[in-house]
Amino acid sequence: MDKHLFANSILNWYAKNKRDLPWRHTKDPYKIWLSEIILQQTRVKQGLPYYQKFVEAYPLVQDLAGADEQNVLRLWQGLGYYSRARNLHTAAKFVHHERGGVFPESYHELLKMKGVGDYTASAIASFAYNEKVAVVDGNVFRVLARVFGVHTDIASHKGAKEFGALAKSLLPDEHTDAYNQGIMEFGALQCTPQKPDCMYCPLQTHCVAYAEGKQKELPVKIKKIKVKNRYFHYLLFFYKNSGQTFVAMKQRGSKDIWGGLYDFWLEEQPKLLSTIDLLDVISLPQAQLKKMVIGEESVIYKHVLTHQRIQAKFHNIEIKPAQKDLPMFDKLRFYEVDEVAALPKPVLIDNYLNKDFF
DNA sequence: AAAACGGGGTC
DNA sequence: GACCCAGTTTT
Repeated sequence: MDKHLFANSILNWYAKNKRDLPWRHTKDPYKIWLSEIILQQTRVKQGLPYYQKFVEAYPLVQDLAGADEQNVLRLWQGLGYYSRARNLHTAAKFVHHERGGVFPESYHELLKMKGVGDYTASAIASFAYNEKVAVVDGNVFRVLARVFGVHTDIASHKGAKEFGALAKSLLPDEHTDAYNQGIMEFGALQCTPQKPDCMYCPLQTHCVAYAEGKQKELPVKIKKIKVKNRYFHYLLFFYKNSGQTFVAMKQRGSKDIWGGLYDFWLEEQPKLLSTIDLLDVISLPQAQLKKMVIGEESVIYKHVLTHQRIQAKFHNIEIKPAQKDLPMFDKLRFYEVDEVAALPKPVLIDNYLNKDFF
């Protein structure tokens, strides 16, 4: 299929069908970067409110650079892949402190920002600076695989190289920014993963997948996700003092899920345990435990992630105010209820707090 | 080259 | 339940 015909079809389709999205009304590389990071592995509908919140809270890259990580993560809460938020903050500080607030202005410079990979660098370079680079995201993989009948696994390095080269070869000489936006939008709205709208597709007569009835087979994506079952037992140590309630929480490390977010005392076990069995298995100072009031266990919370199926039980354990300084609480801090609300927390934790605890 | 990393929408 | 989303980083 002719290169110019393909690009013109995309451009014409895009002019007629594009959605009105806020980041399409700006050339500010900072805002475009914000939108791109938010939209990684995230649907527009889910990311849109977060984009609004971030632009409002941090209108300039300097504002984001000067923010506390905790506030950045709190604003990101619920979006998932929290390393994106931490990297976003790191990159903002990089731009502010190492580059004097001057945003990177080319594909290669953009690539130096934490959290900015090949796709995102291309997208910002194209949309903000009109650099002649091709974007290859999940939509582009799909559109190219179908229209040109490419069966290479898109999850492989070979696939990345092949599709990257194909995308580059198709790039028009003019309006590459609109073209890049267009091919992604085309994938998102017309050439959808399931039930693509081939009946009214401008590329129908040129599409290999349509001709061969292989829309469902393409793109080829060989992936083996093995889902891990995990069993979380959360202990919510709390005390009351002069009408206020304080809860013990800790910040999670960056090795596991929910890096940087706050949760409670966590006992992970190979299976779900009753309260009795749990207290038997874990190494809590029995003498201290006897002075505490172990509440009833919660219902089982099921939390499904892409690679994990978590089942969680929560136990409220009321302690005396004086016990908060016990060595066993070294790794935790007691937060007043209003402070807890301001902490970034996994959705699972937030759900529990809102439904069962308060 | 493969694994890890969230949460929500759709069929 | 399976798929997948404007992917990147770590192992």
